[in-house]
Amino acid sequence: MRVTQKDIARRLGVSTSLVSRVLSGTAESIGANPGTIARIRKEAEALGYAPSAAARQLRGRGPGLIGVVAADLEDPFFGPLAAEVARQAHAAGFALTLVGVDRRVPDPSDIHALLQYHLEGLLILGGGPNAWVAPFLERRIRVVRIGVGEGAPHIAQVAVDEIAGFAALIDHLIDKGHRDFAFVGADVPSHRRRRNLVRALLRKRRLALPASRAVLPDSDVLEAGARGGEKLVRANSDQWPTAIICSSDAVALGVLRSVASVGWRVPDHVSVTGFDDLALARLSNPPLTSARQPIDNMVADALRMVREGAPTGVSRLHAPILVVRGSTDFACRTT
Amino acid sequence: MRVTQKDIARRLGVSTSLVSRVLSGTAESIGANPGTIARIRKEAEALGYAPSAAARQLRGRGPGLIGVVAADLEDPFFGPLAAEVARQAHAAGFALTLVGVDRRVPDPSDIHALLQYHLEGLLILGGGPNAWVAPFLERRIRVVRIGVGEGAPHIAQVAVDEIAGFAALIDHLIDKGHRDFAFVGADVPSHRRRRNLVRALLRKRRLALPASRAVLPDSDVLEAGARGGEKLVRANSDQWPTAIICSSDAVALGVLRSVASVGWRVPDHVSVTGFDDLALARLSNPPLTSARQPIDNMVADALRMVREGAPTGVSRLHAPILVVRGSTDFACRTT
DNA sequence: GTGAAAGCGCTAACAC
DNA sequence: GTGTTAGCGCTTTCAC
Repeated sequence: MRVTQKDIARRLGVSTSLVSRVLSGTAESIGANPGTIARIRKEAEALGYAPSAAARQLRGRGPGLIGVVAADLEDPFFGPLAAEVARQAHAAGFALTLVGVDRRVPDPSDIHALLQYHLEGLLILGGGPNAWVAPFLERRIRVVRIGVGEGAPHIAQVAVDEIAGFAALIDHLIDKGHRDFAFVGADVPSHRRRRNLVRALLRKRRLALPASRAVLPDSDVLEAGARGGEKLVRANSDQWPTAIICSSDAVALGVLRSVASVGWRVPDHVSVTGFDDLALARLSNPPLTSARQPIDNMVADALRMVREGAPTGVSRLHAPILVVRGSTDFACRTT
Repeated sequence: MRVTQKDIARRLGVSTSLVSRVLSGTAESIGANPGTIARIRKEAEALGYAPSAAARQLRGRGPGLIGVVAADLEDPFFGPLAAEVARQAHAAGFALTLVGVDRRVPDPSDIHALLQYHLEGLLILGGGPNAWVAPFLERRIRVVRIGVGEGAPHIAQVAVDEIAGFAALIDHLIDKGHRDFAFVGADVPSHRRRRNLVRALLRKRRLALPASRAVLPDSDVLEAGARGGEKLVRANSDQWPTAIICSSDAVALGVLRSVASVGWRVPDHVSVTGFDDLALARLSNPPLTSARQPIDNMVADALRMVREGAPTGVSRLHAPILVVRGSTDFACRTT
């Protein structure tokens, strides 16, 4: 059996209320007998007492609970992100309840499961539609998303500034002399949006991204990259692009592979860029030029929003950091 | 405010016990009025009722809660593992409480946080020492570890059969004609153990793994690989190994990189093998030969052990699957 | 300084 | 068939 305050009270011949006050720290301010306080503390320790989160919750003073909905834990980006969330949430005294929903919208049973908990907040890792959060908003649970998502009027968002990131990557490539660009992404909303964004940024620089050079071959990030290279080759047998912008590092890793398998060399024949700057980006062959998401700041921001409330419907954007590595280390002659 | 059974009862002029019975499904078997049951159901639905997990917990019928302690969520192996745990746990009606402990032993505050919950079981992802689980065992909470760990007399373990896996990899390499082996791992207990295991397996085949050819350059899996190549080169300027066995895919990815950076080509100059078969292994340059951990079966096994109890102190071993890819696709002439 | 008692939301005897 | 009641572990008035 669990050790309860009652056990301690009985063994010491005091009341449970006194035990409660001591164990929750309100005893000394009330002016309880220091000796008694010490005895209770000691007994609690000896018995291995741990308060019941459920009882506290019920009474209204529970440990803060944050629900975490991870859209795609298989994506290598989310491991480190989840790690950072766990680290910071724990440091801030929050407990985490995890719901993994693999590349799908949470279903009623996921939602129902989460609603049973007295959540302080809901943290959504990753993009995707967000109509399903309505029940949480109705209950005035704060919902914060880390990651960019299309139109989310009622939730707070923390995201990387994608425009700045892709602009930096594009300008870096243009500096290197590139004019013929291609894009590879996964067939998911967020990557689709990134494609449009890259296209717009290129257009602003008077460069085109024709449809034949923007491919989204698969809904799996790794698979998409793996198939992206050949797909580009097939669609561009006449003139090859000299730079491939990928929607994420995970995609880019696959592109490096598939580009190699069709005989192109990186960066000599074609430059490749990622986005996110995973730990792995440093270790690919060749190492990947990317835009680093400042994960720690983003998570800190998100947790603060959960704690303190936050303006909904706007994104707090964090500037990414351009990291130049071998995959773009080639000066393309300007045509 | 939260909607409670009391609210429903009041609005319908019935008692809370009836509401409770209906909502927990025990009403019809008792023979309650079908009309009343329907009315209660409808009202609950309309009000958006969700039971309070805390209250249920307290009463003893709460949703099963499993604590998850993830040793190193940054390691690319644990993302997919955590995803699978989330998926299966949810399907089995368990909720998950996540504690991420980055490459360290859970400290008293982690433990205390977990003890507050009425855990049904504790799932440890990854290796490392396990003395800290004592408080959970005392409370008769079932502890199951997924991953191999040294001497864990009181907990149940589900692990991949490392001996079979490395034996398969070694035999594959020997088939290819290799006789000069090296090993790269991270400076952590589990990789140290794998090194010893590989050495023993080689010895059994009358081959040696000298100290100069077994390096553990860093405690970070990715970093270890990244530094492994040059370290091997420096220590083996006289005669190079023809095959590098890595303790995990994450290490191997780094080794591929570092081996390339010192001018060796894979697999022409040297073959490289991983372990785990991450999704990424398929996408490295060249694709990695590895031993796949049957994650889904392992997780299923672990959850069953949490549910039903399990023999402690023994490991349930799952046979890995040898996956041969380009990183060993080279017939080494037999010297 | 300390204790008795009520109540958080829910379930399960036990009445009627 | 349905209601009353007690109690899970805890906090918090209120009383002494």
